[in-house]
Amino acid sequence: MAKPPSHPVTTVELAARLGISPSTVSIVLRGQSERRKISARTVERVLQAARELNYVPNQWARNLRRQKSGMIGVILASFRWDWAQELTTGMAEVFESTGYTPFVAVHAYQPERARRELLSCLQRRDEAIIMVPLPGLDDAYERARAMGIPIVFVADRPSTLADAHFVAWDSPADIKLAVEHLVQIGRRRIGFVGFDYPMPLNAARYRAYRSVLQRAGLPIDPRWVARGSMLLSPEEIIEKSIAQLFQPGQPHPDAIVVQHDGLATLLLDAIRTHGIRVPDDVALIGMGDYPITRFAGVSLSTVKEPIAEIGREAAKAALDLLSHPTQPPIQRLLPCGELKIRHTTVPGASGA
Amino acid sequence: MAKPPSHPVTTVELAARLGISPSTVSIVLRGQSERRKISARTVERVLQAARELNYVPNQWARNLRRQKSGMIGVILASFRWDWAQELTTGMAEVFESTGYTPFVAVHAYQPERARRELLSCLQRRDEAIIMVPLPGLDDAYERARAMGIPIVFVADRPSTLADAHFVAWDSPADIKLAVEHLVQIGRRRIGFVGFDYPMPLNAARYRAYRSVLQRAGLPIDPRWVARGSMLLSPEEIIEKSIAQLFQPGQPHPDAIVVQHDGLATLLLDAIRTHGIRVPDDVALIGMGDYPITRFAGVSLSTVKEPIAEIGREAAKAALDLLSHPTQPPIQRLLPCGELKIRHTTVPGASGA
DNA sequence: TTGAAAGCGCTAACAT
DNA sequence: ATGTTAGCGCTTTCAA
Repeated sequence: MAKPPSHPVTTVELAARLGISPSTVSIVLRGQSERRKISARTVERVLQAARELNYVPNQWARNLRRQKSGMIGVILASFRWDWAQELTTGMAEVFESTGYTPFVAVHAYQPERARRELLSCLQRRDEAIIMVPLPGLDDAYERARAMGIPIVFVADRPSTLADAHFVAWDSPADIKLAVEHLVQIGRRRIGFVGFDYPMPLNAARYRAYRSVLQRAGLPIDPRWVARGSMLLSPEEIIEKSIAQLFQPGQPHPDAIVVQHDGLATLLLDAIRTHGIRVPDDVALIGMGDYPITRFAGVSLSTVKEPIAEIGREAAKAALDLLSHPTQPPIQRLLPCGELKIRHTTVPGASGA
Repeated sequence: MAKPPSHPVTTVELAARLGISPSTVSIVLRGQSERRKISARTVERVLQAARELNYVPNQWARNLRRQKSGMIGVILASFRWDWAQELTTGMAEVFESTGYTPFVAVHAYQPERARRELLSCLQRRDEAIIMVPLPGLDDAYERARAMGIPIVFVADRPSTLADAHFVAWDSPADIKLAVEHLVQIGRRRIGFVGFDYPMPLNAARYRAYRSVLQRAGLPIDPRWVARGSMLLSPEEIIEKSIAQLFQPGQPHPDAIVVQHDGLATLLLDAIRTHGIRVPDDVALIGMGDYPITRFAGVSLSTVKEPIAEIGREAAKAALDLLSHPTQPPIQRLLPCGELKIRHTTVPGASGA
């Protein structure tokens, strides 16, 4: 067992040991020996020594000198419900061949934490940032902009920045599919459960829900709309929603659209626990088509969110902004349009 | 809207602008002004200028100079099934107050990717690494050791390193609980579905499974044991397992223990799709108590894995190794002992 | 109470 | 085909 040396080997040490200059070592170690015509013998000696002494290049020094980090900061909301899994898989496909490395962190819906993570990205001089926005971080966004570090927002975008770059699912269009499905299966008291925060897509989703009801001539009862603060945990939101939507002695909704499948599965579970039958008493439709929804025991109706594609497109947008820093805002709203009818709305549904 | 400057502001520029020396600026910006007795006026001017010019310290330069990064590399298998969510939440609790930042990446069970991520940690001079081990990476582990960067393995440990640091759940002890439960509810043809890879805990789990059967005088039929390569996707493993365990015309197991709840939920779903009743035809018990198992529609019996605690303890171990680099191996096997009896083994179970 | 100077490890322009 | 040199941005003595 080799005993750990006091410190990792440097190019200077390698050079000294071989009696050559550090630059030659640097050239060889970066694979430039061909272009710079380093003799085969020297190349061999350098590689040999590097292997023997376990040389590992120092990224800080390299970044400092080259004035670029090759890192892309990625700040997500959480690792729950496999959303991060699908998104990062999509991103990885794009980044793989580019030499850029994503650096993933989560803000857990806490503004302070998000601000801290964002600052970390800036301090590390990440070349671009991909993030799930949170309200109240305008100062932090502004700092990034002032440093010339582009931010690509995913899932939604800050309502305060009209020219923000973003890649998101056109969920307002697809929530229409969801609500129309509920109307079509004969539901008339259609409720809404979700988050309440001031961002364009979130607002648009709620508007879309209302507009479908309006056009269908169905009532929009505030008692059937439960929108909780993002600062609450999903569990808390569900608890409050249940308390509000199913007040004893009050007519409860006969169908509910839920902001995303994570919430929807929690709601489904809570509803069943309360002895309310799904879909007999109340039909349930989520959004996202998260993996969990497909399980036979869950079989949650939903609309598909192209998560991996959002990841790919966000990654592409980031790369694009790196090669063309000054360009009009990249604002992509990905359509999807895949309604997944399962047991929580139609008992016998195939669930594809 | 401020136009982005060509490059971020440096301490030298700040100093030049204020007509003072960079060292004074540095002292103030690191909050050392008290100790170093910088005049209140100077302090104020520096902070003011930093704010105005949007100064953000350059982490590379700082790290390079101080010879420490404050970063802990974390390499997990994937972001699926909320395992990463719980683990990183546990770690964050410990790291929060320390100034260390975890840097999360995943290897997706691909040795090449794991090697690459590990090398990234070394190049970044992460001060410690916490990782889910993968077989065949001994060379990479050795490089870390040679550089004096401690690795804390989680979930299992490389069988080749007797003195590796690790924090894991004592799953072999708890798989006994699972199998004994199956025996107790009268099952006699108890199968096993999991991964096949050469690591101590994985081997011990399988041995524990066998030993319970042996002691109960039950048969151990190789046709009922399906252990797939880690290189296969969970979906592939399940597909192969089903094909093997439920061969037409052959007696199939009447109960199955599954390596972890992610696999188990997939298996549960596949089994139901094949028209096999759970638990009537076959009982199912997983391991981990992942969030998904608790849903009414899934209600998977399982044994609890203290994931957040593994995260906390691994983080503590890493910090411990940073303050006391030379010490006997930290090898923690966390007991848990919580059997969760739900519907996939006992139809009426409460499922707590 | 502040400044000058050196240097962390690496790279790239410019010499030879 | 290889070496010299300067410097990326910051921190830390040491000196004033």
